[in-house]
Amino acid sequence: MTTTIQPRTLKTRARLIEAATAIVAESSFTELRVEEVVRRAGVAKGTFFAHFKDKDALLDRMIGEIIDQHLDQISAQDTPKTIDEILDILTPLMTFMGSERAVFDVILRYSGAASVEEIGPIAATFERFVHVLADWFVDGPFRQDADPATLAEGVQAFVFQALALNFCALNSHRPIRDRLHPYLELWLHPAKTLDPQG
Amino acid sequence: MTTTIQPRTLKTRARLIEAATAIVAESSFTELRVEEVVRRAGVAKGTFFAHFKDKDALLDRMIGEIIDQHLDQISAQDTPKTIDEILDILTPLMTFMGSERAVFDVILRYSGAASVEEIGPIAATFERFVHVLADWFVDGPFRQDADPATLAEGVQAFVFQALALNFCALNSHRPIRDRLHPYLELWLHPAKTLDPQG
DNA sequence: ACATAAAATTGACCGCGGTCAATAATGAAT
DNA sequence: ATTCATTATTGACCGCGGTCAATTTTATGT
Repeated sequence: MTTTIQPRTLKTRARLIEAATAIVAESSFTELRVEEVVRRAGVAKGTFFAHFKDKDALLDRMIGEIIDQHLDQISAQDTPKTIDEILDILTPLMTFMGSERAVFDVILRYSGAASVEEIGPIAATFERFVHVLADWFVDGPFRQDADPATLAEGVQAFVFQALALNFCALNSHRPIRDRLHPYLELWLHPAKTLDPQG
Repeated sequence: MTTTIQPRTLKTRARLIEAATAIVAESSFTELRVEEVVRRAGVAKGTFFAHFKDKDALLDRMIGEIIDQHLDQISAQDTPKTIDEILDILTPLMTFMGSERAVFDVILRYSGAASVEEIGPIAATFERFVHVLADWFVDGPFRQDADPATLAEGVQAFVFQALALNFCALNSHRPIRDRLHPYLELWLHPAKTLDPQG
């Protein structure tokens, strides 16, 4: 079973991704239509689905790549020493995640791996996200009574929570940053304001 | 502007909901089709959309009602004194939330209010959820250095996080309960394992 | 060069959510 | 009863994601 991949395959796939990227650049992920992608790429509709399981698989890949670039930026910076520095570093990524409802929906759905063998692009970036954050929490100025990876997963949960609330018209006037701050304070600095226990 | 509501309207809406409920009972939310709902209710397709903005509005209502019944059960019980008791009480609701991907998706999308005037059924239940939990945290055996409502919102974030991870084949063998426990321990009992600060 | 199997592409077709101009039913006024 | 404005219902139609049997292209062995 030698599954030979023809050069043609790679060319076609590149054209599809190129077309999709152009559409997103001109309009948005929300406006992306498979029919428009194949029209621009000059292929038939069926070809698209020979290259991607479904539309979401393309979005997974495109969005995963953008998140990965944000993580490059994030991990290139100095280790944050305060909650505010954490928020500063995370803001660009969060802004992207909250830029469109459609983007956030795809991220929510694919941020966990679908199966053992099949870890999608977005799922991979969130494994990386947890690694990067966990590194901050080892020997840092933050709480030391917990597994760094668990702390990182908690931060992820709060980021999602803050973004989800931001999509409500009721709350969207408030910056994500402000919404996230109190959670992280309580999560990462629990001792600061802790009462003596009876 | 006296918007008179005809009795006929209520009858038709009731028939639509009844038909939808029957379909879910026989199969699942995932299998629910608007065309099947209107077929059983004996009305035209357009009638459905005169009563519900879209398919999700029906799901919002149906799922919101189920969550509300769970909250009735939850608030009827004694105030939990330990993390394990919290997990016991929350398990039925979490089991429902994680019963189908389609259910969880709708909950995720509508757990925040869409606008000030227009709080949907699911959004209302999560306001109630936070209230119920906040009551547990006032004068309870849990941390007293934080706003009870903020603590409750944090629990909500961890519940969503635990459920999201549970939809990954990689992790689904592990009960949601076990996944949630370490988060709640660190979130609600931060002092228990806290190192003295230097 | 030619034959042949495997891989890639095609496009008509389907399912299903959602729209809307046309039509029918309803309740109130005369 | 008859008219009439308002409200509810209808169903043909559209958009768009996704399928699949048929066809074309490619790589390989002779």
